[in-house]
Amino acid sequence: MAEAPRYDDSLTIALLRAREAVTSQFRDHVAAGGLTLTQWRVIRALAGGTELDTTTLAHRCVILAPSLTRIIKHLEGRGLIEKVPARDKRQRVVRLTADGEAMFTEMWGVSKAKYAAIEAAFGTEEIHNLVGTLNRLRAVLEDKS
Amino acid sequence: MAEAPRYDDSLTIALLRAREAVTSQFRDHVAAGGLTLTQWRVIRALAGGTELDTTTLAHRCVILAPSLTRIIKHLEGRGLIEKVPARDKRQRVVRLTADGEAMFTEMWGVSKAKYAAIEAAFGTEEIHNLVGTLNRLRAVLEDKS
DNA sequence: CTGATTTAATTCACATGTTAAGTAATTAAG
DNA sequence: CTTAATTACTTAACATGTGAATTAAATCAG
Repeated sequence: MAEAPRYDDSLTIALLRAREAVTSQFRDHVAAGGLTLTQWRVIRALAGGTELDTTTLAHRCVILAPSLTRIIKHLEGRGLIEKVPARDKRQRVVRLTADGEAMFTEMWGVSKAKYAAIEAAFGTEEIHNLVGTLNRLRAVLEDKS
Repeated sequence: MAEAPRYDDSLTIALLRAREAVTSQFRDHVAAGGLTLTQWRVIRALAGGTELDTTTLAHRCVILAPSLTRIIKHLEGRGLIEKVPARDKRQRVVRLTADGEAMFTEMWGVSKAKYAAIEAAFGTEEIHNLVGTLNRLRAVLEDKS
């Protein structure tokens, strides 16, 4: 009779729950702007005039290529991002439109405040340490592969 | 000109990446058994003769109800889980079939070993502390709501 | 006991995650 | 220069995430 450990002690479940707890702090605000959290990560990565190709953007936002293809199509249709001609014609380089920048600016203030509230509730230092730990864990596992 | 912090410093991104790094250690193994990671969480939650209703199961596995409905249908179709008559006829109570228990037992050994490898690579104590921190973070945020 | 409310699941619609296969452009080999 | 190999992205197919609406059963108010 195999015994699984209690689920609350599982790293994968703890990561899943913690992520849900954090992202849910932002979901309603972002949804009020007509965006999903995933779309918001893309907007945010491009904010400030940044031009990025799909591969880099996918990596920074932690979105798989097929998802990003759909998201770009969607956001382009809404007029929030636009293509930029690239030397390498295989690449799709995009940036925010003026509307996209406006959307970011409008939402970023509240988003920043919500992040600050999380830091206030849990501790700025603790958050910083947690992020460091998570990144170290990731580095260790990626080396292991 | 609004300035977003570097993405590597973002808690949400760190959680996303760390979770991906951890779950990717298990994905291939679970896939070899014809299961997704989400389906595996359900199997695991029911292992050892546990009978659970959909709501409890959804909460333990961190799966939303609509997803769980589909997964139960799928796993039931594969003969891995079965319904159990419940007093409250609104509830759907399920448990593993003999095949389901066998599937769990067959996969659990390797799964456990992979988890042990993660502990060995990052440190058992550090993993334990990390899980504790993640659960505290979650508790703080859920109170804040 | 009857109707209103609440609860447990399901269904629907759309967005994203995930893998595999396909397409077009670039680079490398000969 | 020409073809094979690589690269960047897209498409396809299916599983899951997510919120809203629906259905059925249990509970509650009167």
